[in-house]
Amino acid sequence: MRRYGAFLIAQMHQVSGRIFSRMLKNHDIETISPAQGRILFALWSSDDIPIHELAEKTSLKKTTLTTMLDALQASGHIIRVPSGADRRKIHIRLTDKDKQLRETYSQVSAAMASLCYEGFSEEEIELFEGSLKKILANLKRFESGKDAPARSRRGKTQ
Amino acid sequence: MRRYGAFLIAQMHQVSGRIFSRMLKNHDIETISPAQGRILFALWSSDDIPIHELAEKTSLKKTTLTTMLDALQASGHIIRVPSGADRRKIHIRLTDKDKQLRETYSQVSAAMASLCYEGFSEEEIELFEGSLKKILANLKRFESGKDAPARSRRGKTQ
DNA sequence: TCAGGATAGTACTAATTAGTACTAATGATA
DNA sequence: TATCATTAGTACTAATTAGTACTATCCTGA
Repeated sequence: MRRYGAFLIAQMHQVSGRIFSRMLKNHDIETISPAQGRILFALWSSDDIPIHELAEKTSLKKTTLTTMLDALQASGHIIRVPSGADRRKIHIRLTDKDKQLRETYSQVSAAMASLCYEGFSEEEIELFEGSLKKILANLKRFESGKDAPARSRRGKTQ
Repeated sequence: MRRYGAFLIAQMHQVSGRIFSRMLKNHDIETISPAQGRILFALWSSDDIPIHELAEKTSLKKTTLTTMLDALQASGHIIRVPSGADRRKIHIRLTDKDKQLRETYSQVSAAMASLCYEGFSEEEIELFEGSLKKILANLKRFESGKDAPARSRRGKTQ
């Protein structure tokens, strides 16, 4: 039985990224790209967190985030705040700047969603997103734990 | 009702890409990356096609393919053949080189699939992949036709 | 208390992807 | 049949992402 999962997902990611990017432009959001949007989106639900935690939430590697956060900081959307307790840690904090952004971004997200789910019943959507979450959990568990059968179990983060 | 679809899909793409890439390495496929693999995968089901058709099948833009095909040609996996009929067209044709590759690649794909779908019933998988295809179709229809309500309808390809 | 390992973050490089702008060839129509 | 839009493909640039290698800090146990 041949499965196409990863192949289809890669395609969806590409196409939806292109569309989303164009939609943002049409809403005069020139400053934010889809990739940056995803990072802000994660911050909107839990602000003021260290980078490695943001990496966990976005499934991006911390090296990726360093670059992206540089850009978001330069455009004034976030600031880096040293965490008093642990001097290695730096907290990422949203600024006032994206208060307006947030509203528009939600609208575009909603438009994206209704485009994706055209012809779906509520139930189908629930099922589908449930499966997505399950798969993502499978993948993350594998990646972090390496799903090692019994050996070592040191849980290397990177 | 808030939907997470695109956010989840982006994450899946990232994580699965990292895992897939590592799996390929573990199977001593150093020459082929996941992205190149997806292109070859598309060719395996329909060889000897022009670039714009390959773009359709992979959901990649033709500019992307130009670059990727350069690499695949350099490593000897494909050749570019002028299409006699229309002198603008160039057909992409597989070489003998990936006869062996194909076997290993299928194994890795299968491993990926069973990892993704761990804990799924056959029925759930069918449903899920069905939904994926439906969403992808929605997105592609929108992107190519621009889903324009009634106006012009010129169907710009790019 | 201090030595070794783990953790937080960054710099640098490379791969993947798309957009803009181009050339060459084809087709449609006036 | 001359013109003009369309189509096929490419060059160049820029954004996103991750890997490797590094520094600084923290924690643990001998």
